[in-house]
Amino acid sequence: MKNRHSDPNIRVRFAPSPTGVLHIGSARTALFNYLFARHTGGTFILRIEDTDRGRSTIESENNIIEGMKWLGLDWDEGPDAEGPFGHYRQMERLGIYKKYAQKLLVENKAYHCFCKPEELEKEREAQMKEGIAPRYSGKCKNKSKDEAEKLIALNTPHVIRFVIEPKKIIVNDLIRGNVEFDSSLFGDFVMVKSDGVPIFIFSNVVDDIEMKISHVIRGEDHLSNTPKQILVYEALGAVPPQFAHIPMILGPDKSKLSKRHGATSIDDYKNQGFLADAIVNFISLLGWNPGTDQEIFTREDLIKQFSLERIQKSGAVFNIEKLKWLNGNYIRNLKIDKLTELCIPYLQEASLMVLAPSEKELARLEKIILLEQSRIQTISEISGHIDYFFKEPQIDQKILIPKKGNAETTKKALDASAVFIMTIDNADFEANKLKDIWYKFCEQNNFKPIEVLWPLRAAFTGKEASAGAFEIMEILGKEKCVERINRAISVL
RNA sequence: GGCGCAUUCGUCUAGUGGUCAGGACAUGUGGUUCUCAUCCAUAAAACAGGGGUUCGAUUCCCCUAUGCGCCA
Repeated sequence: MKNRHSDPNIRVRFAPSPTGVLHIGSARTALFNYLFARHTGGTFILRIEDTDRGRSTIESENNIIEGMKWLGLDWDEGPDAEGPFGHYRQMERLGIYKKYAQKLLVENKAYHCFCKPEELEKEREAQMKEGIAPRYSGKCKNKSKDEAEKLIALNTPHVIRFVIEPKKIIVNDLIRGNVEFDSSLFGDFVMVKSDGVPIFIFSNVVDDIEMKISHVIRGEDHLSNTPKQILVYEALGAVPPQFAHIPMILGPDKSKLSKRHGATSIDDYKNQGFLADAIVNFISLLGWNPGTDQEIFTREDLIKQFSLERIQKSGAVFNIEKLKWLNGNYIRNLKIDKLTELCIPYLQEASLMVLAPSEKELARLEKIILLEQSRIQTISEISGHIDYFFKEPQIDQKILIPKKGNAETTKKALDASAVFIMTIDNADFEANKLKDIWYKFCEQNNFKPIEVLWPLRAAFTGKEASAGAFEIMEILGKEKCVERINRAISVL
């Protein structure tokens, strides 16, 4: 991409915790960071925040990485593209956090806390009873350094707490404007756990400083953490980055989109036959719009038009119907060989196809899939639409009779058709010619087109809805058509 | 419970101190000499409520309600 690094001062990151698969919400956060970086010519960084050792897995990390690649969100620096800023997995950066924590300890901006969990719990309960907001009393802040060191030497379990300076903090958010917080309500929070691993609020800030992050674009759920982080920046003598808190993606019940709402992982959508471009297009429009009536965007359009200024403030319900519509749109615009290639795994899964198709089969398959290109919204739907080309359909009497028709006329039409079809030259077995031939046939025999064409189509497909009769005939071939017409007659 | 954020058709959203409040999805209807889909046309559908400010507020301010998020 041209101009990729034309603005070295703009550096953004997507910093997922590998505690689960890549889902819609985080994918959009990644996308917005990506679009912002590409739009401005800045740098897009992937950083794995794996400090939750209990829940982080390598599988999740791989899933996130694969998902981002699938969506085409390529990053400039990350775990597999080590840049000038060291490692991009937090567990590989423990030494850095330690250094920063030490600095804060020395400057009395942090202190060791030896309080036992049970004591803290008791304290909390008492505060709750009194109806005040529970927060740490700051008991250990007053311990002398000697005393603290002695306890540490004795291997007493301890955490490191950050000293909250009571004051008004204004978060200047690019999307929400100035948001004011009162830090006296916070209480000294734990920044390093007893196992020496830092918690999110701290490690996240340290990394953003170290990696020279200029803009933090993340979900609104982090807005409440931001004042604490600003205090950390200040304690460390660093200038906070610009913040942009993007609105949540919601489920139909308007709560934060989560597993209980059904499919939320990128994998799920991929498996259901959604296209990466359609998903990117769709999620870009969740909480952002270009201010025009445009609905369909190429990657380049998005990069060109994206701006933080046009990000929404309120949450957006994930509307699968619109995704489907968009996906159908993208499917219709696919080249037929590409679409066919995408369909094959689904046909194999449905046992309609076993081996990879030969060249001849592939040509036939492309013709078949062409019939359905405007009729499917997701790739996975393909099998259910074209199964009758691969196996004999189930034919119900009910389906053979047109909506306003009756059994008698239907039988007459099929009987006549069975005879007539034998007279058609093989060379004329081509959709357009068949159309002329059959319309003539209808006219000569006093059939309304629907009285003949509906039963034929039903006989071929066993379905109430499908592609047109003539296109199907062309692909099925005369012999198969005759066979299926006769079978239909026997059902009537 | 405390703090914070939000509120335009069912959903995604545009928009302005005076607009027929616009578009898209979904829905209804009609058309495209066979169904379905595509495509086209068309209809119905919204400024949470209450106070201000103002000649006038959907738009600016306040309150309430509701929803959501974070902390615990």
